[in-house]
Amino acid sequence: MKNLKMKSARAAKDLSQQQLAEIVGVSRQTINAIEKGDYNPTIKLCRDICKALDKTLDELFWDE
Amino acid sequence: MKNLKMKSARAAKDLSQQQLAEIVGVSRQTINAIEKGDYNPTIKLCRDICKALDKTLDELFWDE
DNA sequence: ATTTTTTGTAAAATATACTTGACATATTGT
DNA sequence: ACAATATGTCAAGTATATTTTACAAAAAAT
Repeated sequence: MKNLKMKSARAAKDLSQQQLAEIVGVSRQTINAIEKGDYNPTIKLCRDICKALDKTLDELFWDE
Repeated sequence: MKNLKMKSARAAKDLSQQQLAEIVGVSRQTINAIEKGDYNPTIKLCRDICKALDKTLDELFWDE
């Protein structure tokens, strides 16, 4: 399932997938795949993304 | 850094590393390594551990 | 309309999460 | 003291996260 919370948090910061990728130090495709949802990233990357977007793990990666 | 929050949440449920490993479907060594801290598990595994221990991602895997 | 940027997607290579098996030490129970 | 269970750790293998290169389509900007 798509990660729309992440997509919207990124939009709120006015960052492209490319820019976010550079900030957290991964490739653009990795960011794209995570937002697309068919992916299982590591917790470290999730944490880095959260920090870049000023969100917590629960806000971006917890459903329920 | 050791994940003491996870270790104590597991203790609160009176589960051994072995038992938790079986519940979430990974090896005992993986659980041990995560608690030891020198490890970077996937978000899916973190979520499964949280659910098994009735905690959220922020409670077990977010520092700061 | 046409550049420019952003996003979606794919295949092959590399890095690393996770497994299996095994052994040692610590802890708990009797 | 002894037996059983729990934890710590290592090395070699397998599965998969992530990279790189590349191309096409969508959206935004001029």
